[in-house]
Amino acid sequence: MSIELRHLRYFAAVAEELHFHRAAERLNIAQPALSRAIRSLEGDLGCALLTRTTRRVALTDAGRIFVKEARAALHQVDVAIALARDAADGKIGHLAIGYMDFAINGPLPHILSEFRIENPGIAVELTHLWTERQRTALVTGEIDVGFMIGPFDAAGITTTVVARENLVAVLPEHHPLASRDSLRLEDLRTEPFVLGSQDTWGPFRRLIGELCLDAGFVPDVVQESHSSDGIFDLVAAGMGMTLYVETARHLSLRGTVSRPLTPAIAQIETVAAWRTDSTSAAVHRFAEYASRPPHGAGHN
Amino acid sequence: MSIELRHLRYFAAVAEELHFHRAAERLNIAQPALSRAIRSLEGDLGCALLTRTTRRVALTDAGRIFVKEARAALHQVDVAIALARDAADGKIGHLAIGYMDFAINGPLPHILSEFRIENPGIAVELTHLWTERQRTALVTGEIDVGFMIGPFDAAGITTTVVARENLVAVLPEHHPLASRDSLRLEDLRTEPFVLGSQDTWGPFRRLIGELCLDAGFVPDVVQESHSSDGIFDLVAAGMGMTLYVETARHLSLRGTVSRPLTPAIAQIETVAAWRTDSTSAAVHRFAEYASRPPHGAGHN
DNA sequence: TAAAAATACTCCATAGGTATTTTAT
DNA sequence: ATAAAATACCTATGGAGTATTTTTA
Repeated sequence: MSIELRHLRYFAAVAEELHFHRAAERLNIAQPALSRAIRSLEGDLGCALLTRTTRRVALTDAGRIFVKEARAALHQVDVAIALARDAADGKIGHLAIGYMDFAINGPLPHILSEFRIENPGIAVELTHLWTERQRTALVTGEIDVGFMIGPFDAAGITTTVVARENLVAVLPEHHPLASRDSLRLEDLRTEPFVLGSQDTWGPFRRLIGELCLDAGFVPDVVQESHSSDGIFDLVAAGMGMTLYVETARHLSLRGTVSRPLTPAIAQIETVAAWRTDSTSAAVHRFAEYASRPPHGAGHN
Repeated sequence: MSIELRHLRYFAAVAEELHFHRAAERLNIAQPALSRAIRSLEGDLGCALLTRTTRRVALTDAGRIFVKEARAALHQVDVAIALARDAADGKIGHLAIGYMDFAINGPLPHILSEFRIENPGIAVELTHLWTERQRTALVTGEIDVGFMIGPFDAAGITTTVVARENLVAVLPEHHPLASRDSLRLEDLRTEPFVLGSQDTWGPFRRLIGELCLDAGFVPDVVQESHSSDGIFDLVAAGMGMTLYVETARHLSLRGTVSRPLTPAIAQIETVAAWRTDSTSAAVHRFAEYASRPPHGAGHN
């Protein structure tokens, strides 16, 4: 009835051997079956592909063109099969990753560069999203993996901690407290604070609020910014001080200095998160990299 | 067992509908048959292409890649089918044409230009061959069509006359006989002749030999050349005169003049020839053009 | 006359149909 | 409760095998 790959495979063999018996042998079928299959192919095409006598089998013009194109089709099928298998193995694929500032300034670059070197077939798409936005984006499938402030316990989501960092105070470089090697949170009771905006820095803002409350005060937030850079710029401008993860110590931020908080009152967790039921082998593969213990930053 | 186009067609439908029942409807088969076909495809591939619950059908990464490649394969099969049919219709193909001087100076350019305009899909390959060489080349398949001196009666060969021309005498422009409007063959009895070489101009040489014998003399061949231009150059140089088909009258040949022979003692036939059993639709198509009656030259 | 393709027939594997069950929302 | 995929079972088409005939160089 309709043309199938079998017909193409058979015809390719006949076109190469120009001999039905030998071609049939190569295909591990009997010669009459092959004769019939080719006749049926010609019938479906509505044109002759071969001129045959009992002594000579030759390609017609149509046959010559058809083998060439049929071979291309067979090859394309092989490609499709191979790529599907590679995709299933996670050798090729696509990965949408969301990240927030602590991740991109911390463990993400290292995880990502290792992953990309060892998985060149997987296209990675990075999107900067604040923590809460990532949580919804993960569920909707907008992103496959999110790097966000932990903890994140939700049904159907698996997480792994990629960084656990102490807080530091970031001050204008000429601030009186900058002369001290370390600070207690209580020392900041009367200081003006520059913090991330409530809508985009929610989890971190809440955490700081709780810590300050534990220390017996409500922070006096005089300025807000959506971005880390914005916050640091405001600090450098002397508007106030901020709290940040210690990764900031490694950043060269003109006009600011960072000082550890003693005792280390809290460890900020950055986690990688993905849908537990993800069918994407790329995600599973990436998850391995995210779960490898030493991520460099934050452990010295 | 093995992957067939059916599987690709079915999967493409499911990937588009993301719904087995609707896809099955589109394919005019029942839903269970489709479910089984896709399962079998996944089994052959060794990987899942879809994640299905009774409420949701979604592509896996492998599935996403596989549809794309499978569609390409299906398209390539369509291309193969379409091209085979076009080739069978003679819309595309290849044509090896042999020609000798009388043809290229006569009817061939017109036939060829008409053919090529109306059959842009057929690649024409032209080879300059003398008549006898064309006859063997036709049989061996080296060329598909030959333009040669006729007649050519051989088993399995079909011919059509593309030009029937009178002979003219070609003389050095200052030759005494050049003053006459026409010549009788007998007038050339004592003239030195420049003719094509025996090995490559065999048929024409034999013809001229016979005509001269009828006129009561054996031509005194003082020079030979393999090419028409070579012959004309020798004539222009005053080495002797030659006989040629009247097409030469239309050529601007410096240093020579041509004069009709009266009475017209012979008509030289140029024929197009091809294998009668040729499977090439391009040949059949071309044969029509070669067989169209008025070819311009030689009929005024 | 001998090699090779085509035909005749037989069989069975499997694609596909119908009826039903399972499952997830 | 219901829509939809999976399963069970059955049927029959057609793909493939063996034996034989036809063809042509």
